[in-house]
Amino acid sequence: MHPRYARIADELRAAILGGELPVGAPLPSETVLAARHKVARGTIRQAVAVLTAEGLVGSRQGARRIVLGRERSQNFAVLHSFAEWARAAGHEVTGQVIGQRRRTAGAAEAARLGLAAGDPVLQVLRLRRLDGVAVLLERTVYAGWLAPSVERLPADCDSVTRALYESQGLVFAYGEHLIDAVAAGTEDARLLGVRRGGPLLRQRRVTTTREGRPAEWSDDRYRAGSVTFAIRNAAGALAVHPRD
Amino acid sequence: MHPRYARIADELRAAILGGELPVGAPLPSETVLAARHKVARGTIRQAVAVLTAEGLVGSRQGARRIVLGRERSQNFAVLHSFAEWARAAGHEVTGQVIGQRRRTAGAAEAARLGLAAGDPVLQVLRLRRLDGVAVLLERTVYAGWLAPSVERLPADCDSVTRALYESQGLVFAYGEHLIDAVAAGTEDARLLGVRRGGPLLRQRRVTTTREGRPAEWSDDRYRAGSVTFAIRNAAGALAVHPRD
DNA sequence: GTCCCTAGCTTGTTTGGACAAGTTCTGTGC
DNA sequence: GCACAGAACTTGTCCAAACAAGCTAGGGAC
Repeated sequence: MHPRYARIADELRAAILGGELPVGAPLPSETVLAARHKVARGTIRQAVAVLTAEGLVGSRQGARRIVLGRERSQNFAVLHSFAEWARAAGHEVTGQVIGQRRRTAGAAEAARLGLAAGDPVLQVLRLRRLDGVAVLLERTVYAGWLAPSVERLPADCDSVTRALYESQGLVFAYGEHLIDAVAAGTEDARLLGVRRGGPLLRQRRVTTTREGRPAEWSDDRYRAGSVTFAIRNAAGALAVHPRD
Repeated sequence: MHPRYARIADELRAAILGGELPVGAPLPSETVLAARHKVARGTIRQAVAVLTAEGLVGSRQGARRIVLGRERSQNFAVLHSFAEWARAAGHEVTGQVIGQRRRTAGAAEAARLGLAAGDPVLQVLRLRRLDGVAVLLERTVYAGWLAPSVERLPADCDSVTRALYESQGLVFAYGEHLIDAVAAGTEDARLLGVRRGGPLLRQRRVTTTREGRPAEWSDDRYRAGSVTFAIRNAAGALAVHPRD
């Protein structure tokens, strides 16, 4: 059973997404919502904090909260799984391991994965297609303790994230991402079917388990025009502290 | 004066950034922190919520909170003000308006800015340099009601965000961003000094005021290799997702 | 020695109250 | 008609308490 505040958040979100609360409209005040749901004001505040973090509503002290948009930026679960995002968007997604080998970590990798240089890691090169078109080239390095689980996966596994969750109970909870643009190298160009030197969107990321243990370090290159990252920054606590 | 929880958050952040609480180390428990600062547990929870949103610490019910990383992602600042991010990073930043003209909004622009097609807007083309090197080309469309304020700005204004805040009290509080890679067009290549067809990092963004009123719509193109977006997604903080 | 199970600790959820800080609207005085 | 003071409302901060849910280490059974 979800906690009370989450259910209230779901209800409010549905009202916004369904157009009942149109963009620009004020939300009912906390007092009103508290009375309506028969909960304390603190619980309502937790519920609207969820919506604020999703960028759906904005707030200013003293004024009523306002609906900012109807498009909810997906929570980070989707970010880690290309496959799940694609499926949710109605695309057919396939994956193929091009190469895979064990080796020892270099100094930079070791630092990112919280290992010592020379520790064993598993390097995987994976090509992913969206509706049959090659779209994403992943160069992933898994920490040694994950290697056996990854090696057991079939070469055409669609969603690695999901597979590891189901087989190991592993949840990739926190991530750090670096996004920039690079020119396609020879291998990139050949596998993604683009011109060498052409634009690619690069996403480098570290994923860690819920305990804060780094699990994988990946360099993902997207074919230009195939994928866009959408970021909505509304962050409640982060955003609105005026500078002094 | 900052609120109590913000000061406690600052103190904890400093301890993490300063290495006093190394990566992987557990935070003191809420009870201990509450006693140490002589505040209620709820206040401590607000403080650590800030750090969680910044991706510095992780938490699981039942276990102590753990330090996840030492780098605070620039996310919010970067996305909103190129100038302020650059200055904070120790770079010298300059800007130059290349062209500026009033016109009427097309259908797509109007939709993004919450206007009707044909409403007046102000289009500005601006080139920005980092330590003297051309790095960013901004094509910005301002809603008509902002045009007078923007036109009053000097052509070499460094930080438009700050200038509009100081002259108008305008705060760009919420934003939505689309990030992808594109090939440099002729104009892009000439102004940024790169090869035509080469990789550029494109950031398209809508910025709205605190009231949820869209203020500007911009297509920013960064020279590859000059800038990287760093995003850290912790639960409930900043959400990112790829889409088409 | 090994395994399991529980006691105690830690974080998560919720209540209800109080005051501070900021906004909005109303009405009065000019 | 307009400007300004204030009342009423709304969100932000903080407190003290209770119980639920989940984790960890240590002790007892085998």
